[in-house]
Amino acid sequence: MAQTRAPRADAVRNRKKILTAAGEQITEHGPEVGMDEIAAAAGVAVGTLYRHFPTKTDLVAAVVAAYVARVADDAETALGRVEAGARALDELAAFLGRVVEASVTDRAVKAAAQTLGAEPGDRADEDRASAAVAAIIRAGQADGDIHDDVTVSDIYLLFSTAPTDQPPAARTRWLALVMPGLTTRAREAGN
Amino acid sequence: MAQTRAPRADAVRNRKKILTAAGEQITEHGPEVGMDEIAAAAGVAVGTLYRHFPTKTDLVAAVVAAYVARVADDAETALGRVEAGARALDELAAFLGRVVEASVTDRAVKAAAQTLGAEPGDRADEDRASAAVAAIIRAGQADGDIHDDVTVSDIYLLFSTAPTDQPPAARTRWLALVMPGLTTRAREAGN
DNA sequence: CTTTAACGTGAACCAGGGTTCATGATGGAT
DNA sequence: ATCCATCATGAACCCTGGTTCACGTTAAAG
Repeated sequence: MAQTRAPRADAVRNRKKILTAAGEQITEHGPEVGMDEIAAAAGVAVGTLYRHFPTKTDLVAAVVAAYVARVADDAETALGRVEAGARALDELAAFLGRVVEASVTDRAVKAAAQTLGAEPGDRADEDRASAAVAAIIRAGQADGDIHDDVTVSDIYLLFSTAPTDQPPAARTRWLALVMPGLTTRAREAGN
Repeated sequence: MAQTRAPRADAVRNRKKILTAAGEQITEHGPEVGMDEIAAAAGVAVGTLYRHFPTKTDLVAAVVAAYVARVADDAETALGRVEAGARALDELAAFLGRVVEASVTDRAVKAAAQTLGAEPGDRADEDRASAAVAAIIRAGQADGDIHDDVTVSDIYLLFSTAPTDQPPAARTRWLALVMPGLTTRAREAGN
């Protein structure tokens, strides 16, 4: 196959700036930010956006992919702690808490992706995340902390609905309300 | 004040048709349905939409208001049953189940409302619903079935995020996962 | 240093969809 | 039966926002 020349240094730099700016802008002003605004935030012209991403959908998809990769890393790290002896239920709760927090930075992006019909270009990261979460769940079930019928799709189901447009206190509360559905014991009164 | 003449019969008829069609269309094809399509579904011209609702936002707001009114009625009926001796927790669960079901017919509308910044024209219905739900919760707490710190805003928090884009089985599962957060006892294994 | 392919620029283009308005139809009061 | 205010119609308008493209720039190979 033909040797394609290595990409120019400034192109790489711009691509990063665009991805970052797109994430921030979409998070801040919702999915309906104009390409113009994203370009401005990245300190770049509109045309440059289109050089790197043929379509707005593709740009959003790329942003989502980056987010999914981060989540996958997080999940695998959490799994590592479990394997090192940490309590699975605690790790799961902490992980989910982080997801909810991060999803504030994310919900809008996801919504945009859905609206635009963007497909995750990289299924691999999704699988990584699923595998890690599944392992944590199994560990928790072995401990007798997590309900036996809980699956990864339950997690997805629950957290695809995290209230990202709510203030932090509400998000915390939400997590506290949702967790008992996963565990074998009812929640404590004060929690 | 000046006596405004009573509205014409066909105007009333059309207003109803529009409201119905708008609800259906938005539910079916998402919030981004064109005014043209709504008009077509209602068997009416676009201009007629604008005679009754000065703006798309207003139309959506009206649809939302109608939905809220229905929910309020439902909540009050449920409260009635509780006062007649029904178990509060059961009524709450059933009510929430209905809300989730109905929200399939609604989520899109709500999203549209949010997107367009539509304000609920009628706060009264919202208050009716809140009051009824609050009363049911109190009854359930008196029974010892519902956790003491549960409030109406918890219900909102949880159900403003119901997974409406999921298949029925998933919605049922979701409800089962969420309910334990409200009750004093962990869920049964088989449920 | 020269050359060139990759890259950046931004004004202009275009489609989709909300909104308007001049015109014609109609319900209801006299 | 007549009249008119209310209502319905839908083609045209306009604005927003994604997308393109002809031209100027620049990083890197030789």
